[in-house]
Amino acid sequence: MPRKKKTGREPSDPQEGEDSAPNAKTRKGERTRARILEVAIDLFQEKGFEKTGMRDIADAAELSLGSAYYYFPSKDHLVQGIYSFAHRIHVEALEPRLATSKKLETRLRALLTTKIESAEPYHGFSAHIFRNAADPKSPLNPFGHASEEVRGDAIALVRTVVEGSDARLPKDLRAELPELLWLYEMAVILFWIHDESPERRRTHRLIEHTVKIVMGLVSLASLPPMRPVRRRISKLLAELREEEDGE
Amino acid sequence: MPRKKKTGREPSDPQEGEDSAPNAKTRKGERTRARILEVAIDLFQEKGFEKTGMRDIADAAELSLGSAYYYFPSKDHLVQGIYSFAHRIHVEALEPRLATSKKLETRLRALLTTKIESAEPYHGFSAHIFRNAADPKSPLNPFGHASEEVRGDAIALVRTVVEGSDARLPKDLRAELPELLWLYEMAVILFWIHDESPERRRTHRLIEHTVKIVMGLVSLASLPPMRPVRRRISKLLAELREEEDGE
DNA sequence: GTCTATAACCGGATAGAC
DNA sequence: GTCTATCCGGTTATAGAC
Repeated sequence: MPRKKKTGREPSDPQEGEDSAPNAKTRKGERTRARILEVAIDLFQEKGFEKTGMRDIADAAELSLGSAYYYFPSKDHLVQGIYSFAHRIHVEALEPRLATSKKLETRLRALLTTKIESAEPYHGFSAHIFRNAADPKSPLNPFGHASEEVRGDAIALVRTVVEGSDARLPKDLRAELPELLWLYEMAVILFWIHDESPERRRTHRLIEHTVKIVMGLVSLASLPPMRPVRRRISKLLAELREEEDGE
Repeated sequence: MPRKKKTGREPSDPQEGEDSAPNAKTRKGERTRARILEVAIDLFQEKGFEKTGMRDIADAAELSLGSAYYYFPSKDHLVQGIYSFAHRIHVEALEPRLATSKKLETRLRALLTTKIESAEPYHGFSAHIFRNAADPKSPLNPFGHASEEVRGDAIALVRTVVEGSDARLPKDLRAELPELLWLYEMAVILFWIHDESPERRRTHRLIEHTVKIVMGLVSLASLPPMRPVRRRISKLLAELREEEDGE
């Protein structure tokens, strides 16, 4: 039973409730669910996502196939479980770094670097988390309803980054920025997924470049004469939200 | 044999060669390949992507399952066939509109509106074309090697839009712009996929807003003092390309 | 070599008994 | 909440016809 990169952390850690699984009530159910998640992560790392069947996962968790499906109605839902687990790790990695600086640029860089560093153990199969980004019907789609909670958490984290900074920003921009920066974060993650360079150097360099560019745009947009532009962007975001509600 | 929205066009239209299929030589092979593509589009429209099995497609094309797989090694490859077919339609829809204006903004808007309008018949299952955007290993990934040709064609089309315009742009920006605007186009398409509003009004409004914003950014970036920013963006794109080659 | 066909495989998902 | 048995559809192997 070889285990490669271990996360050094159990998916079962009692955190504030967040899973809307069929159980989420019984003590034992929680344990079982966590165990499945745990062995799934290990197996995906060992053999890859495709090569790991639901049967393998069920076997490793010492459960029948049917039982595994009781906890996770699809392989994709299992992936979503890993996704929200990864988010918790991210928060824990980021918080101490946020405590050290009030500079927006530093905080934004910390958000991104901790994200890709904490997600490193899952890089091999993380594509499958994102594979569904484009599919409106997928329960995993980060833009859709089913992952509202996860997305909400991610945006809330970006909000912490913005609000805790000493950047002087116009109110309207400050309100919209978290959502905009979240989109930027998604783009960086998309790049990271494709990045096979040693130590993800290219993604790190991408972050260096784009953080500067983004900060430049933010300063620019903060200028009083740019108010009409900001209004346009606000309308745009309202549009995007309206879109989501329509579905 | 009900056929819903018809495209009014045969995928078999003799166009310049572009398919790297196992055949691409014999007259009959081409016809068969085109027929499969045709019935696949019809079936996807009628019953949806998931509900249409490879067996259904083979039956409708009056072919055995194995034969269908001879022409398209996977269902995803079939989708890619539709994708490049859709691109040809787009080019045909765009060209006359480009002839009417030399203004970059107008041309860019035309690029986007003709794209979503010509792709409208495929909206229902277009998510599956994009589903793979995030997966580096997928043959369909628009950022990856396998779709180099298709992506190259799409970027070339954007280049036509830029080069044929009378916009006064610094040389460096002019060179990079097609790739940047292609990324922008991808983002618009991603939004369109999620858009279920009548007549895709929200996507149209999104285009209105963002074309203005993008044009503003282009004007801004064209200013002489912005040269360092442009250099940064050039480095960024070089980074992105390097990334692709590394894989 | 180009093309077609049949049969089997394999893994995600489901049904329903206990 | 757990199991067994089964389905279903993408994919593959392979044999042979034009």
